[in-house]
Order: sequence, then C-alpha cells, then structure tokens
Amino acid sequence: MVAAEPVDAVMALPALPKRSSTAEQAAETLRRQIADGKLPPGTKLREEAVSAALSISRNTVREAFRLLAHERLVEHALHRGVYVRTVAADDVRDIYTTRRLLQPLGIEAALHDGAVRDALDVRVATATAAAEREDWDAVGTADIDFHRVLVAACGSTHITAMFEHVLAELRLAFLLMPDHRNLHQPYIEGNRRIAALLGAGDRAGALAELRSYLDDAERHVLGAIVEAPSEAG
Amino acid sequence: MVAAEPVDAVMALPALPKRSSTAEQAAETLRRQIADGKLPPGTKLREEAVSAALSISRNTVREAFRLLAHERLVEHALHRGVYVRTVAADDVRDIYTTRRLLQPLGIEAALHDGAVRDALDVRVATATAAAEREDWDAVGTADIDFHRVLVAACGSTHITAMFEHVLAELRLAFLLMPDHRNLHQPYIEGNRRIAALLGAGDRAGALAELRSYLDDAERHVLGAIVEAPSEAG
DNA sequence: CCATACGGATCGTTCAACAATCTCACAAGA
DNA sequence: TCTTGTGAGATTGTTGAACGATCCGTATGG
Repeated sequence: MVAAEPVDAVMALPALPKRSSTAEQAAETLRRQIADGKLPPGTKLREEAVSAALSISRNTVREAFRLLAHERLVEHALHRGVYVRTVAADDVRDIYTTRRLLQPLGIEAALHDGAVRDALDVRVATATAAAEREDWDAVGTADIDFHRVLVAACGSTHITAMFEHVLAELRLAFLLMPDHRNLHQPYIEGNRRIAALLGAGDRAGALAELRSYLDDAERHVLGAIVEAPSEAG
Repeated sequence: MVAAEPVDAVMALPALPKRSSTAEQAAETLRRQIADGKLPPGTKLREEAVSAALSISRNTVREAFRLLAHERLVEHALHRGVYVRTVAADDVRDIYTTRRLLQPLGIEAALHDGAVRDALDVRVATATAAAEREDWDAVGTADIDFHRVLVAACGSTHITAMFEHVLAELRLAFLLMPDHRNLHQPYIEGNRRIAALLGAGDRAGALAELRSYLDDAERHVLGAIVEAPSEAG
C-alpha cells in the first residue's frame, strides 16, 4: 500500500517567503509598535485609522485585533474599541505570584541539566557585556531571557508558552515605568548569583536568591507603577 | 480639582444581560458541539457551511474561528481551512508533563488552606454520588473539577487560566477514546485518597498519590489513543 | 509509473453599506 | 448645583457580494 517514501532531500527551505496571513502580519506590526512604546498603554486603536495606516481592510484589522486581544496586549471592549493594555498594580502582583510559583520548578530542572546551566551562564555573560557598553536594551533582553530559559527548562510546552505571555505582560508594565531603560541593570548580579549557586548544586541557596530577586523586582515595579498611573482619575 | 468621591452604594448588579458579540456566541456554539463530540476531532469546518448553519456572515465565522484557534480547539491551516483538533500522543505526554509540574503546587497550597481541602472533599463526594447513580458524565465533571480546584488553589490567575486550556485539550483527547463515558470512574478512589492525605497533613503521601494518579491516567489515555488514531497513516 | 497542467472548490481579502451602540455636549428638571 | 434625559455624530458590529490566491483531485502526457 504505502510505498517507501522518497524522503525529499529538500527539507529546510532557506526562507519560505510569507507563510502568514495579512492579519498576522498586521498583528506583528502592531505588536512591535506596542513593545517599542510607540503605542503607549491606554492608546485607543481605531479600526479606520489602523486600516488606513497599514493599507489593509477594516475586516482584516479586526482579525489582527482578535489575535492581539488573546495575547492580552490589547483590551477589546464591545462597541467601544480596542486599547493598548494598561497593566495595573494587581496585574503586576499576579505576575510575580505566578513567577514565584513557576520559576522554582525551573531551578529544579536546571539542577539536573548542565545544558540549561550553561545556557543561563551565557545569558549572564551577555548581560554583563551589554552593561559594559551601556546597551540597556540588550541588558533587559538578556535579563528576561535568563528567566525564560529557566522556565523553559521545565520541559512543558504549556508552561513555556504561558510564561511567554507573562513576560509580554511584564514588558507592558515596564513601559509605564519612568526609568525603564536601565531597569534591569541591578538584577544582573542576582542572576549571576543564581547561576553560580546552581553550578554549585546549592538548591536552597538558588531558591532563596531567586525569591529575593523576584521580591525585589516586584517591589521595584510596583513602586514605579503606582506613582505614575497612565492618567489620574 | 478632584473632589471627595461619593462612592456609590450600588456595587453589585445582579446580572448584566448578555454582552457578547455574534462571533463570541458562534464560538461558544461550536465549542459546545466539539465538547459534546458532535464535531469529532479531524472534522473540517467550512466557512460557508458554518455561516449557513448559524445564519451569520462568513466574516463573522472567521472571527469565531480565530477565537477557537487561539484556544487550540481547532487548527487553522492557511488556505486549507480549520479542523477540529486531533490531539496526538505527544500532546497527551505534554499535558501530563505539565500536570506533574503544576499540580504539586496545588498540593502545597491545599496543605495551607482548609477551604481548598473542603472544596476538594465536596468534589470527591459529588463524584461518588454520581457514580452511585451511574451518571458517568457527572463523574467525569467532578473528577476534572477536583484537579481544577487543586490548581486554582495556587492563587495564580495565569496558572489557573493555563490549566483550563490544558484540561480543554485533555477533553479533546478523551473524545478519541472508545470508552470515554466511564473513563473517570477508576480515579474517584485516587482523588479520595489524595483528599484524605491532605486532610491528615501528609504532604509526601499526597504528592505520591497524585503522582500515581497522573501516571496511571497518562498510561490509560495513551493506551487508548495510540490504538485508535483518527485515521491510519 | 511519474510529472505536469487544468479546473473546481475553498480560503483570504477587500469594499460598501447599514444597524447597533457608545460618547459627548447640551438642555430640562429637581 | 447636581442629576437626568435627549439628540447628533462617531465608531464599532455585521452583512453580502465580489475577486484574486491557493489548494486539491483529476486528467493528460511522457
């Protein structure tokens, strides 16, 4: 019945041109604009305006909005439009509650997996180098990446995907902070200590250091957010 | 500028009618049909057909599809349509990997929270009563609910929401099993033991029992799924 | 037997229109 | 002054038709 499959040699097409719908491209564009702070939290996205700006139809804009809404990057209010999400203090607390639960699982995994520990070391080195040349964007990326790797070490695609959303939400919170450029700089040292303790096989130490990192960061973000809500009301 | 706020006494409106778009209602309809097995895994959902069946426009159907696709209840293949998702063995393994990581966190929370333990006891009682009268649907609901409550005890909205998706995916897997009616019956006893151990404050025992439950369930589902894939390759 | 070309079916996207709902300013009333 | 309608204008929600793009199965040719 089933003949031996030819197993085409051509496996990795270098760059399959545009394997994504217009709506997905539009969503990606908006996603980037939001991440870059060009569309600050609270901004209203009018269908007509976006439609014109991206030269796509209003229907396609709506599909893009659905995608972003499910990522919780924007909020969709029926008949009232979509707004770039503004994360509140409660949201931040939720984020750190989640991280305090999730990341210890990553610590556990890292203790059993040298490759993960190596990957963490790389992130620390990258962050250090970036700080050296005062590239704060890169510092932030490396800091976040450190924790992304840690959670991914659990080996659960669901948890990894969910954590990605958590980090996206956290990035939104960072946008609200006045000094979000060098926000991460103080935390490089914390990451380095965690990595070192993991290397030494010190579970309790690593967990304690992680806890300290998260508590500090939460305080930091909360402090900056409550004093600068998008608009007093 | 900002006068003392009156703080209206009217806080809890009993039930604001039904604020949901047509697309969301359509999604809900399809969601239910899928959960009930009326749209078995692998079924192709043609836009035109759904549009006609629900008497809504094709554009609105597409919005509904986007919603379901993000819940991973359906798969959207560009230019090829949407299909009711077929979960594979790997997906099932992913689900149980996730549960083995997540649910111990719930055990920990339950040990510190009597209300959670009570809620778990209620689920066990409900499942037992349902089994008594051979209402296997109710047994399944109570079984799943037991674990939902356990995870919700963590107090993380992100984790709770994510686990909801995991359970939805698991329900899809159940649909593929030949005997999914009384599937849960063997596990009532396991839940009862977990609840009892929690009541006794036996952390290690509860964790071991949970682990045993998950390992058994995974074997069970995997065994039933591999022998009945939607269509042989 | 394999490759290619064709045609129908379905999806992706656009457009224009209308209905439903919200927002806001303004007027009426307590 | 504060609250409560009221209406116009703006924006969203939904529809239906249209057309190009893409996929799939079949027929055709080597």
